[in-house]
Formats: sequence, C-alpha cells, structure tokens
Amino acid sequence: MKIIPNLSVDCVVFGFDLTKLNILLTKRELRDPETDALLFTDYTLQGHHVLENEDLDNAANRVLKEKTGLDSIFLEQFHTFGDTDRIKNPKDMLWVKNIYPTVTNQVITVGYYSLVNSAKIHPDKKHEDTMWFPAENLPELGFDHAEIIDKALSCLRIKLSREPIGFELLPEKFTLSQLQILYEAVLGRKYDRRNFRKKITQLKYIIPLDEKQTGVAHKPAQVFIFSKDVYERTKKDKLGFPI
Amino acid sequence: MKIIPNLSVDCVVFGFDLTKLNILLTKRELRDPETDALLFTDYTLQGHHVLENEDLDNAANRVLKEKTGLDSIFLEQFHTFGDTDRIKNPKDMLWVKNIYPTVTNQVITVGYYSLVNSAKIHPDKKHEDTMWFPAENLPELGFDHAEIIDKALSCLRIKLSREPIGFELLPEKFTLSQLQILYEAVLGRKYDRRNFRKKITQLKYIIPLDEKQTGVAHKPAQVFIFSKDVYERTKKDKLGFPI
DNA sequence: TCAATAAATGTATTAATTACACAATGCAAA
DNA sequence: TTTGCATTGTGTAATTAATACATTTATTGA
Repeated sequence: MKIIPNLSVDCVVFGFDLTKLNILLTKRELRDPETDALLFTDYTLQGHHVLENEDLDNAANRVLKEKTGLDSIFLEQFHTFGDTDRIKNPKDMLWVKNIYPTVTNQVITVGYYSLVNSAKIHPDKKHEDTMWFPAENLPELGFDHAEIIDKALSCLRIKLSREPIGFELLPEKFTLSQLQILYEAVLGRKYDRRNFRKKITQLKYIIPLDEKQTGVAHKPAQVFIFSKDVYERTKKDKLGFPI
Repeated sequence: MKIIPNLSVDCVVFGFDLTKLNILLTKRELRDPETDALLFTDYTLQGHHVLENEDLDNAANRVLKEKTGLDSIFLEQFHTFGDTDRIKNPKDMLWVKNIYPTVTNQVITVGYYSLVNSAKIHPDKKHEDTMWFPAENLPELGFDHAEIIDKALSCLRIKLSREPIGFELLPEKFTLSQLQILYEAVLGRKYDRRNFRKKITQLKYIIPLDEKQTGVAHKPAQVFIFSKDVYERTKKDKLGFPI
C-alpha cells in the first residue's frame, strides 16, 4: 500500500489510571547513519501517513491498532494542522531528511484523540518505546506535537463538558470517586464531593450495581456502570459541567 | 501557483440579514462539451484546492477573498472530510472528469466556516452566480456539501453557545432584538424577550450607546456595540486567584 | 389623530449551584 | 481483638440562575 506523502494523521491517546490523565507517547531517536552516534531523542504522538484509498478515519484507526494493539476504541477528529512551516525545528528537519527522504516538506496532519482505560495498554515488547506520560508533565516533544496536544486537550474538555464520554477512560465498572477524579483531571478543576454525587446520581444512564469495590483498605465503594443505551434514549437530560 | 491535487478547503459562509441565517452558495452548471446541452445545475460551497506552499488557513482566506471580496473576516476550521467515497454521486463524478480531469479521485477537504454581516456582500457582477440562501431552505447541493453544512452548523452552535462570536454576523451597531433574533436563528430556539435582555445587559462587553435606531415605524431601539477588548479583559479576570 | 409596530420594563416561581461536616465501613497493623 | 487509617456515604441551607408572564411607550405612516 502506497502512502499519501503530503497527508498524515496523528493520534493523541488519552489514558486514565484512576489517578491522573496520561498521554501515550513514542520515543524517537535519530542516530547518525555513519557513526551511529545518537543525535537526539525525544517523544512523539502516534502518527502515520494516510494510505492511498484509505478513509481518514480508517487511517486513524489503523495507526492506533498498529501502535497500541487497540481496536474500535473511542476516536474523535479534532483539528487539522496545515501550516507550511509545521516542521521547522532543525532536529525535525534532520529527522525527516533521514527517515522519509522522499516525503514532501509540506505535510498536513489531521489530529484525532482517543480515550482508553490505561490499564488496557500493557507495556508490550513490540512497543517498548511507547509509554504513558502524565498530561501535566510531558517530556520533550517532536515536531509541533506540543501544539497538537494542547488543542486536543482543549477540544476534549469542551466535549467532556457536553457529553458523557468520560466512561471511555474508565473500566466498565467504576466508583463515583473514580469518576470524579477523572472529571477533575480532565477539566483541571475540583468538584465538591457531595454536589458531584448529587448530580451524577440523578442521571439515569449511570447505573448502580449490587456490587462493591474489593481489595481496598477502607470502606469499599459501590460500583456503577454507564449505559450508552439508556443515554441515547434519554439524551434530553443533559450533562453539563461548568468548567 | 500549482495546486495540491488531493487537498482542498471548503468555506461555509454564514450571513445574517437581521431576519434569518443565510448561507452563501455558488451556482454550478455542467454542459456537454460537444452539444453544450445543460447536463445539470446545482449549488456548491466556496472551495478550492490548497496551493503548494500555502498554509491551510491562508487557503481558506484566499478562497473567501476570491469568491466574496471579503478580507480578514471571522474564519474557523471545524472539520476535515476525508472519506474516499466523498465524490460518489454520478453528477459529481462527471463534473470532476470534465472540469478537473487531472485531479486524483481522492480529495480530502478541510471545512471552514465564516461569519459575515450579509449586507457586506453585495450582489456583484463578477460573482453573479454566488448568492445567499436561507439556511432553513437550501437548494440542491453538489458533492457532500449538505453534510459539510450540517457539520458546520452544529459546530457553530456549540461555539456560539460558549463564546461571543455572534457579533461577527451583525453590523457594528445593533439592537438587542437583532441580537436575540440572531441567537434564535442560529441556535434554532426561541428566547423570552425580557429574560434575554436581562442576561445580555449584565455582560460588560455589550455596551449601550447614547444613540437610537432611526427610520423605523415604531419606537426606536437603543443601539449597542460589542467590545472585544472588554471581553478579552474580563475573560482573563475570571482566571484570577482568590487570596 | 389614529393605527400599527416593536421597544422597554419588573416580579414571582422554580430549578440549579454552591458551601459545608460527620458518622459508617472495612482493612491493616499493633 | 482492638485501634487507627483511609475513604465512603449522606442532607440542608443559602445563593444564584432560569423561567414565565403583560402593560406602557415612542415612532412612523395612513
């Protein structure tokens, strides 16, 4: 399959480990082709060129599948980055010249973000250079990926404050505290415990189970599930979080 | 300047005529190259391929300038359409074959919407095929432009409900009724007159002038202006730290 | 001067948001 | 077995925002 040289997708994979928001990044190294000396190392998003005759959304799904092993996860297109000087940093220009010498210097990239429960991505031999970083504390990034991540996060915030997509970041069964920590981590603010629970428990699509948390050294919490089904049917009762 | 054959921008130009929301469309005709018989006619958005070495945002601005004469108006990227079967309607395939025989059949297009006060676009000899249609009552559209318009409108609604961008659609001086009609037209719902005014008049960045509407056959309304300046400053105030 | 039109205005009701503190549970360590 | 620790689970009052609703006023044109 031939790539389309001037078009790529980049995926910002957000993960939540029940504590904080993380972003999946892949280590990039450039070595001198002659001396093998390490020229630089940094981290990048999961991206790849779109293939000829491939839908854009499929390209994003393919990249995710290849880089994380995950299939059919939440994926949302958020912005397309098309400045001609996107690749302007000397290290990036060097990298492109070495790795993709055939690629035009004007590549536009379509940004997607996806939401996964971090536990689902195991540290994998095949992808040992790919790992989670706290969204609050990212390493040095390549290309314009810092900008792409900023935009992804601000789009995610708007989306999360309007639609119940946070469950994509949680295990199927979760506690209300976990849900609250998730909202706080993504939206970057705190909520009052009782007010948060009051709001959540009046949503019919967040359903309490007859089941408790196990293996914790304190009072175990009740566990809940999110019903997409009930949500779709009752979309009228809206979820709105003031940011 | 050479075009990039697989990349275009399409602009959904929204206009408001103090009554309803309109969309600017350009008539498209295809005639048989031999008999000159009219094969079909419909309407399309303002779009064009991106040029080599042109920033995406610049391409959108260029298209607007070319098609409407307008410069530096509100322009917002909202979605990129990249399905391989975007052009699947027989009439569109025929059109591409006739008009752009060199263009690959896989073109992705980046959607922008822009907001203008309709009065600013005069019916112009140079662009007599370009005209306004009520957003509620559009003619037959080419390509996937109906889908693009739907998405543009839903993105505009989200944006308008979060940020004061409606003023881009109004003349500099406007009345509160005009503003209300605008919000109703875009968001597709009605507001109570007194409640709407109560809400608006407590915003510091919507400033009453010592001036009244003239030439109307009823009690003239007070006129207001929007101060982007005040808005930017008061927005920042919200981010202050409590002591 | 009258009719028509849209502007301007206030109050009461309901709903949503915010602020706030302590007892109960289960595990782990002593 | 007792005690300490960590976290869950809960209610009420105060504030703010959203909603519903009707009459008088200024201007133009007939």
